[in-house]
Amino acid sequence: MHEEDAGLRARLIEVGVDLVTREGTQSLTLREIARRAGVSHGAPRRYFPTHLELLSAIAREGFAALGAEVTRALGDGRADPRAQLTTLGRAYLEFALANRGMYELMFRHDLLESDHLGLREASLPLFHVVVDLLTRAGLRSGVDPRIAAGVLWANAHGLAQLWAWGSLQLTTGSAELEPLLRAVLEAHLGQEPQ
Amino acid sequence: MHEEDAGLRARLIEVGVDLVTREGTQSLTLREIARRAGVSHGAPRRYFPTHLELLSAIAREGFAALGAEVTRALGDGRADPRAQLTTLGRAYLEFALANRGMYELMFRHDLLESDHLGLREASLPLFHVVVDLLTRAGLRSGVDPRIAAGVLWANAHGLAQLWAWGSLQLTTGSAELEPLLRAVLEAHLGQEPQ
DNA sequence: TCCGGCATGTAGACACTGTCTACCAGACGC
DNA sequence: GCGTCTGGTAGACAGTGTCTACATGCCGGA
Repeated sequence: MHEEDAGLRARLIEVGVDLVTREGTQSLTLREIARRAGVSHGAPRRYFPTHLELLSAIAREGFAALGAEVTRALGDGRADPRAQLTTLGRAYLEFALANRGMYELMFRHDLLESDHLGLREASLPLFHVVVDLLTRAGLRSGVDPRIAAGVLWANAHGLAQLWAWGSLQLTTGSAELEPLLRAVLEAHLGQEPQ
Repeated sequence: MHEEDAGLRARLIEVGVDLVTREGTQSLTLREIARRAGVSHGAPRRYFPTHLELLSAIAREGFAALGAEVTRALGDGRADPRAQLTTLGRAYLEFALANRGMYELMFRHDLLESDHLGLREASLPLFHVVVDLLTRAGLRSGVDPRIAAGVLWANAHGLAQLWAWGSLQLTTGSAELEPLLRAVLEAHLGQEPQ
């Protein structure tokens, strides 16, 4: 009742987002998306010349959703930077683990037209937020905040990936994410005052 | 002149390792491996019932190579723990970046028989080395060394991945890996004394 | 020496994929 | 009414992983 005639291009993306969140990247074949959209397998070609471009459009939707989720979690941004970084990290990891298929797609650069469509740049605004929060939270002198933000982002990314795979659960023995998240933030921000 | 008659099973793995390091995971099709091994596309089935199992065997070779590289770098292990962790981190990242295809394969769990063949466990010995070095390097009291090791590993893993993709180069603006590596170690081990 | 089994690889079918090309129905301006 | 163009269909093609039927050669026992 809501995707009536929204244009095939939009419906293909919508179907793809639904499919990847529900069944994972394996099901994201061109023909399967076309089938679920109720069109022939050649139809998507009018809007997406290649399979990769359709997947890139779906992934871009994922980056948008992640950005929305993070800004929603950050709220008005009046909390102190350290608390905001905690919220941001939690929101990031929760998104990755709640939408594993989509998160995997977003970083499967072999499935995406990474260079041509500026998909890597899709995570830039989020990155700038981290840089800003880190500088306001205070860094040791002589530390480039972009380096620190990159390392922190890499830590969250690796954590999400290893956790989704079950490796961390295997090695640390813990079944909870919270202590890991706390350890990440303490490592990069120094120990909590108080 | 050296892989004469080494048994098809071994040769398939060898060809696969060569192929993935030279051309990446995309070229690791069952039929291509068989072609390069000089056999028909049905032959591998005698030794690997499914494509995933062949890929898993190739990935296991990668874990072995990574382990060998790391232990070689660590040497006799007489340096202090912090220096050893630095060498370990450097060796890990250098391996990941020198063998991108293989490293990607090792963590593409959708291509591997992750549960059935204990492939996740292949990284366990390396993980235990990190736990040991971290405890000897000294941690703040109340910190589970396994948690700390997991977080550190996640950081290295995420760094390798984002760097291989070019995202970090894009965000941090730097074209060198060294400051990132130093930042990682300083974050997790505290600032260098002296 | 022959012979039955067994291991090992071949060849072809099947369903599936992404891409490409020829076609076709319908709307729209003139 | 007619040409044109947009948006979708249908089928071909090469490639993939899996499965099955078949050939071939080797080895142990009579």
